[in-house]
Amino acid sequence: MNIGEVSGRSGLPTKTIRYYEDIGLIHPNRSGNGYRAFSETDLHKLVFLGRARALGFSIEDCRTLLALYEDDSRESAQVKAVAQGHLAQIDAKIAQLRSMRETLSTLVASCQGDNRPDCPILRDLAGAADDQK
Amino acid sequence: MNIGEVSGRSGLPTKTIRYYEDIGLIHPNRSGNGYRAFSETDLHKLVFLGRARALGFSIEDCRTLLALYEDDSRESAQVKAVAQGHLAQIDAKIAQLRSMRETLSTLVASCQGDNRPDCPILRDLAGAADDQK
DNA sequence: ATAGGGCTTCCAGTAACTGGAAGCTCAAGG
DNA sequence: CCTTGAGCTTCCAGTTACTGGAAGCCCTAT
Repeated sequence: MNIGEVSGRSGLPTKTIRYYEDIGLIHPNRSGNGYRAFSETDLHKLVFLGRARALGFSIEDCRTLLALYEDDSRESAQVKAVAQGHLAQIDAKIAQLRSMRETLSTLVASCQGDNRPDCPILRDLAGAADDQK
Repeated sequence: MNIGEVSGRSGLPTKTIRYYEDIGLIHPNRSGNGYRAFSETDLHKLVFLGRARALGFSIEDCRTLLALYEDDSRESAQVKAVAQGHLAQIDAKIAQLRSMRETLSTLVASCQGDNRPDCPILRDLAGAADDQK
């Protein structure tokens, strides 16, 4: 399989696939003409990577997960630990965004949004202390 | 004021302050010795930037907001539009994270996390199709 | 022979800093 | 007066995970 076909089947851009090879996530063979020659196994790994990335795992997490995937003597606890760590980070991120969202939506609601210069949003940014008026 | 004092008063690292000057967000004067000489106005701008960044606005949004802040003839509608745009992005991000969180927490819950190799998380990553068994 | 599309590599840029190196300035102590 | 150390300066590189673009080879069809 050439890179174009693998790209179509995995849903990953060719650029990304080459990048994954660069950083050592996959190791496709080469044909005589210098083209990458992907095996079904390579394709499966790319699909795996695509799914893991879609769930927000970092590349380094993906590297770990892929190694575990290929290690028949892995313990599922190792996989679970990685996933739980990532889940905790997602929760932290969500909490942070919710906090921002709350402040921001309050500010947006308090702004008239008309042609006058007075704006509670700017007032808040200029100094949280100046709450009122 | 030297950069150290401004850093302390604004809560921003000196590195960040220099970076903000590099990209043209602030324009502090220079003393005879080559040190940056910050005015109270510079400090206020930095506090403004720190708050805006804390709310997740991009640097480019910050640039826009700062310009509006300094423009006495601004219309609050302009500010509100920027804030609403950002709010929409935050909502999109939260939705994405929640979706990831849901999938991931289901997977984590289904994994025994023991010393055996069998793992539903890896099974899912390897191909969403292989749901059961 | 030539045109095109796919493949190759390599370089640069993205967002917003952060760390580190080399070197100048300033205030205090001996 | 000299030294020491903190604080300041600039510049370069690295971070994350790609993405775009340039220059050029390969293969197939006309």
